[in-house]
Amino acid sequence: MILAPDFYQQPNVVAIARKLLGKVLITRINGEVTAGRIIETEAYSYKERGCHAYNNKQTPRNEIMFVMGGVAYVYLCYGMHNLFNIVTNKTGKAEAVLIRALEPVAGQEVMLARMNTKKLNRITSGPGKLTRAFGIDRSLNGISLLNSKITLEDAAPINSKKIVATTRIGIDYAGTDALLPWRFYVKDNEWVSKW
DNA sequence: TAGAGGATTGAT
DNA sequence: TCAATCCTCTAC
Repeated sequence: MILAPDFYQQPNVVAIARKLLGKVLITRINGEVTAGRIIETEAYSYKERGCHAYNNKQTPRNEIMFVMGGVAYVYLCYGMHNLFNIVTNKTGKAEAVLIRALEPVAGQEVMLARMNTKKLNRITSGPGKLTRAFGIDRSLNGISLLNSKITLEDAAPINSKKIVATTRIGIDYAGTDALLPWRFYVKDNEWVSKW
């Protein structure tokens, strides 16, 4: 069952980031289907410095964060990696959840071809890698997650004992906001990013 | 319009 | 530890 719009439109992006663990992301790009369970997420809000939309700063790049929750925010990072976020909350409340790691469920051979490798090992363990494996790029920025190209399927929640909350990665410039425990991952799962 | 830097990754 | 690589934002 596809996650309903009201799931994304809740006001607490941190709670959504936690609930997204275990859900299944499905992409259908150029007729090729890939699917994966969400293993790792990070929450971002206009209220804190780690966010592109901090202090409600709106730019051409991040304007999609300001629309109604339930769409994709895809942007280029470090000149070479597409990062995939799920926009949450209501119009004007810029919040989003970065998807950092997936566990492949279907379409593994498509992923291997896209990654130009033969080993399934850790090919979706990281925000830049999973977008490549799933065929997500900036042309999908702003697309609805109810659209057939990208959808999210509901699934049983992860046991709360298996969920680890910790600090986000790569946002040292955010000062004390970098210390917020807004990164969530499934404990002991081999697909979590980094080592 | 120039310059700095980034929600990363993989090789050294 | 460091380079790859290019888009975005800020300041001039």
